[in-house]
Amino acid sequence: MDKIDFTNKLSNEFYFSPVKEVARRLLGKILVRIYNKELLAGRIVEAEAYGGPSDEASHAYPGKTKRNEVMFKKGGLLYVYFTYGMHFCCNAVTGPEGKGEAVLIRGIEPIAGIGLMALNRFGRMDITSKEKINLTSGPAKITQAFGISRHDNGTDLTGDEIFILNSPEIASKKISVSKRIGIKKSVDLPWRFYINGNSFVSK
DNA sequence: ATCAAGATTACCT
DNA sequence: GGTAATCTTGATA
Repeated sequence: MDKIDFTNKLSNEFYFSPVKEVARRLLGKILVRIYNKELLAGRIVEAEAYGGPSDEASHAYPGKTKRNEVMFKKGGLLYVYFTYGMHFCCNAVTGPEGKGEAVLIRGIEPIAGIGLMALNRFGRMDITSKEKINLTSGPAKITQAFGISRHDNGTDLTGDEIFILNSPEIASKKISVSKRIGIKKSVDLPWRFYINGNSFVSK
């Protein structure tokens, strides 16, 4: 494991590329959260691009609403949504204000604060290796492990509470592209990106 | 006011 | 493989 450079936060500029490009480039980057003054961190290994109102599968499809308004703000904000009556999922908003694009973070490999993540997920800090894989291998698992909920919707990712650290780009031969998961419209678009063979890619 | 669907997960056979 | 859990949202009236 490479040493983490906490001074190397992604700047606002990073989030202003086209949403698919940001989704691909987020692979390997480090999501960090300061939670009750404790450090939680993990490497992003799976992400999906969601477009603006022209993408039928996107929350932005109906246009700007109270639920999705953060998607329509400037890139570099955190969009958190509630779904299925019990789960939260988190996204990085991309593009200029009004575009409505975001990247759903679907898989993370834990780096720091694993005990606290386990406490958030399973209510105890001691876990088996099998349970460790289950900590953050899915979008709603990530928010539970990181303690992210509706209160974090709209958080600035260039701030000091929840942010993403830069990391060397992942070689394209180590990245796979596929259809997005769990959607019923525009199902064939290849807008999901993940690191080949990583255990924390969602199943 | 009412209703159907949902960018999921855990647990069952 | 299948499905219950659980509640907010956006659409329609």
